[in-house]
Amino acid sequence: MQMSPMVTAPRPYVPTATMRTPAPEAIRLIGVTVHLSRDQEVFGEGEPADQVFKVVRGAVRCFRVLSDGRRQICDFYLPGDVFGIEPGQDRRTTAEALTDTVLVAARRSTVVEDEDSGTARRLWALAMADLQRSQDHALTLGRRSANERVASFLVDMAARLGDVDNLELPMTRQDIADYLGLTIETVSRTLTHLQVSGLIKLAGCRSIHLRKPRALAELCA
Amino acid sequence: MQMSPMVTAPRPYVPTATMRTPAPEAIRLIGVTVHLSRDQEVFGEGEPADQVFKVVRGAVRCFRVLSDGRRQICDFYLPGDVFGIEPGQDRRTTAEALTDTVLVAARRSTVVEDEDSGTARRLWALAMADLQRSQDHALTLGRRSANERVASFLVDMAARLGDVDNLELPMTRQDIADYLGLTIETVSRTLTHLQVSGLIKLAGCRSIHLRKPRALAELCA
DNA sequence: GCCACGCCTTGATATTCATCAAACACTTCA
DNA sequence: TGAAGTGTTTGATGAATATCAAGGCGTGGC
Repeated sequence: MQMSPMVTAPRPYVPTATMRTPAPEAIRLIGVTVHLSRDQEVFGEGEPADQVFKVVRGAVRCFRVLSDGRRQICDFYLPGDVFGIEPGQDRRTTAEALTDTVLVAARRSTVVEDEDSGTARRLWALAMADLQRSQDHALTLGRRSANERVASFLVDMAARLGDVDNLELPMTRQDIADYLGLTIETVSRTLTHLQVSGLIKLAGCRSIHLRKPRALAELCA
Repeated sequence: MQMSPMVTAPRPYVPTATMRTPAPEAIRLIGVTVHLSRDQEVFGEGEPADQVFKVVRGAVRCFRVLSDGRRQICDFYLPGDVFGIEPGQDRRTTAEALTDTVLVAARRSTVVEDEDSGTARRLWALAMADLQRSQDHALTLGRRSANERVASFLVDMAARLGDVDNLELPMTRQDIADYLGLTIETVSRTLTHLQVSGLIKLAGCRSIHLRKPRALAELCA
């Protein structure tokens, strides 16, 4: 069984209002801007879920932890993504900043109770995007090999970061491992293997160049 | 890598109106009643998603298939459950009856476009239930051992079938395997092992008695 | 510029689970 | 009642991945 050494956040985040700001992109999120440093907690499992967030800069991981410390990262959120929509009243995951991160925080009630169909529909779309990604994730975790998982992770990240061939990953190997249901060693070995096969080029551990994106995509099965 | 022999549905389902009927339980679903026999398809991946369904009797599996036939069951739906809510316009999964099954089918637009907040809110709740279950599923697939997966499956099924200690499973071992990301042999061995440990009693392969539900729940981690 | 720390990679070995193969049970149908 | 078929269990073996253990690289602090 694999164990993930639990990373504890250095200090809990307190939503301090910096400034009121209009949302920069697709979804309208009126709220306060929040600055977080690396590994800082956005919210914790069990807390009341009264806010949603949009990533402006940086990145966030949402995860759950088993009683013995094994961690499963549900998803990463990148600039432009909205996260923090919960099925119920309380947080079912913990969210932490991967790097120094800027978020916009808005009261959940602002959007949920709003009967203005435009907003309600966008919120629906966001929740459904989470559902879709979660189902894709389950397929990967249940039925793909380590090679396929890593390849599909890279392809997915490339698409989300704007269809680039040069990835600047905001997360550590441990984060990737906990997202893909693998160990850090397996992730590392698999990346090395992909490099030896000529599919990618590692340039420092956070920077990955996709040399054969097409072949990589085919590897995902 | 594990292979799931693809089960092809014998005949596609055509939504024949049998009778208009009020929904029997919690969620209001006005639509036609549909009768399906074992392994019959409710809808297939790629089709337009214009209906949602409620299980009246029997059970349904929703799954996705990789290019080489590996199958991942996203979820099972039991009497009282509503399924078929999709993130987008088209079906991302295939749904099939596990046994002889009765469903109520309703046009999706009936509920989605309805600005009556009661209906909209219930639909939201249903979608969020799917999200929650999908995330739980990802945790299981990513970070639990075969033992833990089977134990949590049994505990979950017991809860959903009405907190009973005597399970009458509507699915085969292959279905369970494809849900838990295991092989049929591993599922079988694990169940045998649980029986030898005194936690469960197998009585015919579809019938399982939970002798120590508490211990079983602890096994899930 | 050097040291120290954290993260990453690599190697050796262990374990879990998949695969291959065969026998066994339950069901259906004659 | 018996035979065939389907699904399940069990056994033997192998492959994929985890675990344990070092060593290397990069980065930030002094």
